[in-house]
Amino acid sequence: MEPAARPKRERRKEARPGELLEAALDLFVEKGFAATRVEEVAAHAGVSKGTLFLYFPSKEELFKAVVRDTIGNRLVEWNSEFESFSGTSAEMLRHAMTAWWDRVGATKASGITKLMMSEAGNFPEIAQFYQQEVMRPGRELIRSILARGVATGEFRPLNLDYAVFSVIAPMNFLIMWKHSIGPCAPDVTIDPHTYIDSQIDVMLHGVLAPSPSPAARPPGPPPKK
Amino acid sequence: MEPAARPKRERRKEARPGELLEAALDLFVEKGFAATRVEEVAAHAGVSKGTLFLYFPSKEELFKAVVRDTIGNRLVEWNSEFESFSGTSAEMLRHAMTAWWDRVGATKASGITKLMMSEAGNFPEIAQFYQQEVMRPGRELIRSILARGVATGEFRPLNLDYAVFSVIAPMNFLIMWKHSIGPCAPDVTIDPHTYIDSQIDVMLHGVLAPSPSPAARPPGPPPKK
Amino acid sequence: MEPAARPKRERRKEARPGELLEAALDLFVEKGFAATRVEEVAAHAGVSKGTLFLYFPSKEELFKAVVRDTIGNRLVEWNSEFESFSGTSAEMLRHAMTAWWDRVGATKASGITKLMMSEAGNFPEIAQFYQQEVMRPGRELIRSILARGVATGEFRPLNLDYAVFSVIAPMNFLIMWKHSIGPCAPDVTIDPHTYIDSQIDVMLHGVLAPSPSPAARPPGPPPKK
Amino acid sequence: MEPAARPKRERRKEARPGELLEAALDLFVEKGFAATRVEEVAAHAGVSKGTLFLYFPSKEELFKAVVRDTIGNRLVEWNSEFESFSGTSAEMLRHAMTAWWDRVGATKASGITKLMMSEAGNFPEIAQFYQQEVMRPGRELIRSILARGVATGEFRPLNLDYAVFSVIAPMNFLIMWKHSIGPCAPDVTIDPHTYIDSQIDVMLHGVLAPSPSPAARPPGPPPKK
DNA sequence: GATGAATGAGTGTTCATTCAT
DNA sequence: TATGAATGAACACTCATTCAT
Repeated sequence: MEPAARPKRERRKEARPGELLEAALDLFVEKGFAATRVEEVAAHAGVSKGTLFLYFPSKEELFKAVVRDTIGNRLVEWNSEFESFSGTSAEMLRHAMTAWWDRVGATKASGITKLMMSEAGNFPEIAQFYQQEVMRPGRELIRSILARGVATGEFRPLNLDYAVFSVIAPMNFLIMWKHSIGPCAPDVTIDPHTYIDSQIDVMLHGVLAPSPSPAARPPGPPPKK
Repeated sequence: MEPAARPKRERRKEARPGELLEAALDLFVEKGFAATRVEEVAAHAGVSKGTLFLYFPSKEELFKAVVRDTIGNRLVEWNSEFESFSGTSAEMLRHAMTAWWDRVGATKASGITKLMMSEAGNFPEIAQFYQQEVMRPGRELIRSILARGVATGEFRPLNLDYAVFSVIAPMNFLIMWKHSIGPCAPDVTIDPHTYIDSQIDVMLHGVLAPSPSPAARPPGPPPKK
Repeated sequence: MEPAARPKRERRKEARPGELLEAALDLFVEKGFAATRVEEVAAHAGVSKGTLFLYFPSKEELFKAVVRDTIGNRLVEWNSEFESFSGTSAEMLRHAMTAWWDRVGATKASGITKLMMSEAGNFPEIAQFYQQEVMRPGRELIRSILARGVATGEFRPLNLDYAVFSVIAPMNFLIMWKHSIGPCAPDVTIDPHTYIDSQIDVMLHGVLAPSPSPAARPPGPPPKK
Repeated sequence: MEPAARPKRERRKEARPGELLEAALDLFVEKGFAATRVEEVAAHAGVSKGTLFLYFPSKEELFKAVVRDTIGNRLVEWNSEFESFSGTSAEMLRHAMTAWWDRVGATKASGITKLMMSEAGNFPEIAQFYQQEVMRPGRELIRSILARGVATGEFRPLNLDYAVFSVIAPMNFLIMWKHSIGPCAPDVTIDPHTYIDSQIDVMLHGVLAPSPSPAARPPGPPPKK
């Protein structure tokens, strides 16, 4: 519960901003920007309120720093990893989703997504930054995988502008589940990897049964015309 | 200055709570619970701050009332509509998604979803209420449609516990897009019906091209050209 | 000591700003802008801290309002009073000084002068406003009286640009005495009217004894040359 | 960035307190006690915040030290200078005023006067100290000059308790002008020596024109033209 | 009922002061 | 001795809530 007790008046200049950012991320994600008190952030980082303002000039700048810091250093060599990928596009898709989950979704960094969903209206400029730095690269990576599959004939022709969301939406939902409603739904448990497997399975093969004969028809009146 | 100024918005007495709830929904969705001031809610409803407290004992109760009121009256005859549905399960799925969008997603009521995503941590009991009143029925409706399809052989066997999210996640994302990040992404436009069509299409048929030979393409570099 | 007790939650919208301005003037004069707490101002006006911010958006605006309000309504018909003055210019001078003392110097309004002396550096724009609204008119009134005296031959020729300060400086000092050091000098008491009489007397007649014979010389070696 | 950066201001150790006092005087005069931050004082003196507290136990003590230090060493041989003065009392007066201006008024030390005017209410004991150490000796010097003039018949009989202020008030005003409102009055320029000359001139000779007839001009409208 | 002036607990931010280095 | 990171009491300002009208 209590953050690890530390000796008073410890000098840890280098470590402080990181600790504060981490604490702020946790609390902003959990309670939202407005409902988080800076004193609480400071306490979680093991420092006093005044110390926070030594490193961040205001609560709002702290928020921006949290976003920038969390997403800033993760999206560098993301695309390059896939340029040299050898394997089917289906495998690329599965790899992209599972790897993203393991590296981002399962970590605290995923809280940023929840944060942006919650606070975009209050921080439009940060939301736009998030768009450009996170969503756009993600969308383009997915799109390039899908385009590769279509080009090789592995995938059927797709409206890529929209098909990308067949990958993005499930991952987004998984994160929102984790950070928002999931903890409040004791009757439903989502295992992330099972979830991802299921989503990929459906995305790849669809839910329709392979129709050897045109006879497969549901009960009830046949479709008109 | 102006003689005999009339109050800006003349209201029927009966309508007050409803207008307050509507205004509160708008503002809570846009700015979050904590960042919304009750005075603003009152102003949007055309009444004074004091009047709001005549109808709702506190800001928190107002929030709860917003959630309860908005979701309360929509889920009554939802399931019954599908019990008498005649048509393929694929059609049911499409109908469920488009109808839900038109009746809920495209309306202000969809803001509740965004609200719950943002505020679940601060209102766990309301989040649980939302779970039970909105998400569980929705999940069960989807599940029943999928189960019907599987039972008739129209759909292949599925892990229904997870397959439901292939429907829920895209709709959830569409709402979050609409209420959060969408307005901050001027370079991307999502047309809801095209989006839904694309999601259904992928969900039904998958992205894999129909394979002329039943052998799955082997791993390895895709064919050149 | 305590401000007159008033019933709680009294509604006195019209009276509040004036009461607050009066309290603020007192405290700003006594302690300076920075050392005065807004809560103290509110308490002296018999209201709570929040009420102050109902009428003034910030402490700084309260300060400006104090200055504007205190000097705004006093300098209107000042000059006109002297245009129709019949009497010697010496009498005008005496009247100007004593009247100003009775109407301004002896009242709380004189605190504004002390305030501006103390805070001019922190509120340059207000200081300039004070210059233009208070000091310049005062200087011009004095100058016009002196000019009249010179024109009629009652006064000898003077460098009016500087002679005005023979009137202004003593009055300024009297105010500073009253508001600053006077209360801390228990061994010196200045009676304002005696003080003004003395200042006028010296200013009119000088301190030199009328020299009937050129013999009046002080002891000691006579001046060289 | 810059290799081997030297501290900006290399200081002799001995000089520290003096530099702090000097910096403090400047800033206290400019902004007032409360609005001056100790860190700023330290920075102006080229040392760190902590160092200031090595020499002065608190901001308040720093203030007192500034006052004591600035006025402490100036009033020693002031009176003695005049005891051996040979010349008219008018010359003594002129000399006292101009010398005081050149030695004190025109220097930073004059800021103390402005400081005391502003802060007397917050530091009554210091104000009393200032009274006793600065104002009283000054008053007594002036008084002794005037008394000498009266005794020799050079000056006419005067109420010395008040006549002293005919010297003090103009000098006080000149200082307040210099440190407060003067910089905010771009349309008025006061040349100190011209100002002092004018004040002395008026003080000695008065403003009344020498009357050809010994009869005082009667009250009533001044002669036309 | 309806209003909006008044309240005061709560929060972001500052800054004199301390103290480990 | 000198530093400047850390502290926390203090203060400006906000806003949900109350209540006299």
